Amino acid sequence: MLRAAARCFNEKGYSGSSLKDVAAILGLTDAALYYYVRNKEELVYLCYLRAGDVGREAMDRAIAEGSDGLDTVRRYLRYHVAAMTGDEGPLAIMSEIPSLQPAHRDRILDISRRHSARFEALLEQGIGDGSIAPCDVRMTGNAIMGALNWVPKWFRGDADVAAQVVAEFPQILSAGLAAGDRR
Amino acid sequence: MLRAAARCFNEKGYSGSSLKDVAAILGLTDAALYYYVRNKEELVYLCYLRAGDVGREAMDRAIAEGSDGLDTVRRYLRYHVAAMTGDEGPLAIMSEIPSLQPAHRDRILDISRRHSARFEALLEQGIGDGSIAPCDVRMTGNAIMGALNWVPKWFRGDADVAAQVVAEFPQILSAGLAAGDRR
DNA sequence: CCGTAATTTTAATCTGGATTAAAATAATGC
DNA sequence: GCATTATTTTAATCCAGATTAAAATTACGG
Repeated sequence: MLRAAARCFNEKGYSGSSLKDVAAILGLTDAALYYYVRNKEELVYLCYLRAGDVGREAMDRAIAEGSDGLDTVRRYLRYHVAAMTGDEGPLAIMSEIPSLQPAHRDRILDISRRHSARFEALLEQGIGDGSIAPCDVRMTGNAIMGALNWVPKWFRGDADVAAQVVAEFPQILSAGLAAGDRR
Repeated sequence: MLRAAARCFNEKGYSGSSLKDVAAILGLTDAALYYYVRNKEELVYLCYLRAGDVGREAMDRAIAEGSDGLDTVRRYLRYHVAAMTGDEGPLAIMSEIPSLQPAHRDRILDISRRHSARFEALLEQGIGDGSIAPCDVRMTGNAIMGALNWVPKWFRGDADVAAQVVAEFPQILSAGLAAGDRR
């Protein structure tokens, strides 16, 4: 259900997606969705929560398996992008956070900030261990997370493209980070 | 008006922005907006059109002034990011393209695709003239444009941050491109 | 000043999709 | 089979926010 909703929201936009559209994907009636969620707002919230979970899991796994900072960053990118273009996908783009109810909005913003902070910490770690060239971690984080968050905008479930994305994207995004590049 | 609307849409989300909100920024009543636009959909369309124009102007100027491919890419990034964080900003994030009426949607998609194609052409040019290391231009384009498109998500009009963004962002995004990097 | 056009407001209406309640159907344990 | 619970549908409502029409105000050329 959350995958269906995420697909709808990403493809048709939030306002363009009626609950009927989401239900149709599942072979249900719009009213049936109310058995699972209180309302549309909660559906969005759950989609965002799931997206947050997937991101966090990618981060956890990367940290558990990574060697130095750069390696961990690359793993994280690979795991996250693999999840969003693979079976877990699509993940909802969080473009409607502000229209969530305050409690939900605060929760999502908190998760989101925490995730960014963890990513920036990876960059710091890499700078510390010499695997990543010194940089403004805030800006660099914004740049990389932005590119990542944008993926669902242009990726549309094609398995061939998915393989390509997983193979190339982490490399592209981290290409500028490596210490020792001359520039 | 379009700047006010863009600000609303970016900050409150599309569905969270009523015409009353947009009008309030301008010190007007919601109904007054109908003197200038046919409806809310058209307002969004005009915001997107403006965002497209600003991007195109940045691209035009970069091409006119740039030397090799890499230099042109960097100039484009600088001009575009300067525009979106400066007086021209904010520019609307195009997250609701699918809910535009067909004619408008097609127009925006066309503009958007054309812009991406021009950016990819810059990458090709750079690869050709040796300033950019060979790469998958489609993926690289997606990555960089994604990071760029995401800027209005986290940037909130602070002039100090704006200066920093203009100074650092183009560098960060193009750091991985330069030919001759060892990796 | 006056007349005309431009702009804005007031005060309704209108409406698409969200939401709800009750009834119908399917699943499950005994 | 039967009772109970889980799920879905049918058939209404409901309502925030978009939209409209008419009236009021403002700007401006002569």
